[in-house]
Amino acid sequence: MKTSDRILNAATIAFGENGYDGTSLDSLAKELGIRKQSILYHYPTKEALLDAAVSGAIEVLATVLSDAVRESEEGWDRIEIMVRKVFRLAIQRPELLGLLREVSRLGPPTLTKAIKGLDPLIEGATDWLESEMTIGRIRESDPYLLVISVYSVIMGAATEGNLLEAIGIQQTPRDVALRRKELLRFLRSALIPAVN
Amino acid sequence: MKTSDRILNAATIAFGENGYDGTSLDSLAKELGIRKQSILYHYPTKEALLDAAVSGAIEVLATVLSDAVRESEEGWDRIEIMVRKVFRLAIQRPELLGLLREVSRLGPPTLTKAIKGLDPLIEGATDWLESEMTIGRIRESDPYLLVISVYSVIMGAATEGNLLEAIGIQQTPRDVALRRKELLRFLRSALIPAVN
DNA sequence: TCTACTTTCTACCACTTGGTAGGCAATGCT
DNA sequence: AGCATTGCCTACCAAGTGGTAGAAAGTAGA
Repeated sequence: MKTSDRILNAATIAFGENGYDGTSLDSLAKELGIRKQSILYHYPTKEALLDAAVSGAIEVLATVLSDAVRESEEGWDRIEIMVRKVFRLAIQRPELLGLLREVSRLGPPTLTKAIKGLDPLIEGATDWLESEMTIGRIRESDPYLLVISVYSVIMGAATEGNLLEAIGIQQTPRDVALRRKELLRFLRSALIPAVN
Repeated sequence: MKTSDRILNAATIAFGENGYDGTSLDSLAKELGIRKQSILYHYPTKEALLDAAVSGAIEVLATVLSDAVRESEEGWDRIEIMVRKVFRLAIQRPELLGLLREVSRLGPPTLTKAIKGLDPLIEGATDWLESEMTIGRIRESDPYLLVISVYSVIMGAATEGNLLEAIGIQQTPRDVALRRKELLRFLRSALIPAVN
């Protein structure tokens, strides 16, 4: 793999798990078996490296979500597939969602740029929810706020691995599947209108 | 106010907003108009200061929640009062929830200690949910996982202030109230069995 | 007033931080 | 071959890190 890509991967993991301030270029370099100056050759500053990592994470997330949209039917089915795919992402590459959470804590200017990449996703989701609501397949409510709520639940469920572990909740694939199922039930009863 | 308390307050805010690694004892001291060595007199290490801040935050949260339990009726009413109180806390002292989130990212050993303080709350909530489920006031599901889900939603809604601001969602009291209302509706339809 | 204690300070230290300057080998183009 | 470019390196630096040692200043009781 190209050195610049190896750096980007390691940085994404490190930033996502230890935070931006908790990650030093030296430790990153040591992990990669290179010198810090080689990192600074490919990415002129630490912040540039962060920006690149964030862009990459958003791109992956966007791909996963648009895949979900393409492969899914309308209505609840689509939400279910999305949740499954995001969970799979959270298991296979937890650092990506961790990084996005870190960015939201860091605030501007990184967050501002990140939002620019995320905005189309949010807008798409909002529009879709709105249309589903008018059809009546999804319970009426403010779609904007709904997106945020659903985002919080998924993000929380997907990134609170440390917390769950500390509480004593197992993290085997089977347990994760159970949590996902529970989350889906939770979302489903919140979103689907009662059948009268 | 006693100096040690002033330090603790400032530290809680700083750790919650900028993270543990993003906060230096020097900057903290400067903010307080004292020298770093005065901080280290009251709290022998930076980690000791973090522990104290976390204990404090958990204590406040525990008080708020147990107040909610005392003031509330059973059933949905209790959940609603809890959410309202946690939201008020999130508005008045956002650093507290921010700090708890930071702790869950830092992992052991701080997280382990934090959980010890949080555990009774979780257990109490789980037991209560279980009994409500058997009565039929709350939809049947795994109470443990449900607590985690609800925790994620509230935590997300309460701490994603930066994110919402960046997206362009207003943060006036009225808007926050709207979000809270939406969240309650979300929770309500997820938790309350359909009236047949 | 003397003494003991608490609190805050100055001075310092070893170490780490992100970043600069410039060398040196490999690569590919003319 | 000559030459520019790419990629990684050593050497270095100013600023900042958490923490130690110990002096100075206040405070309270005898």
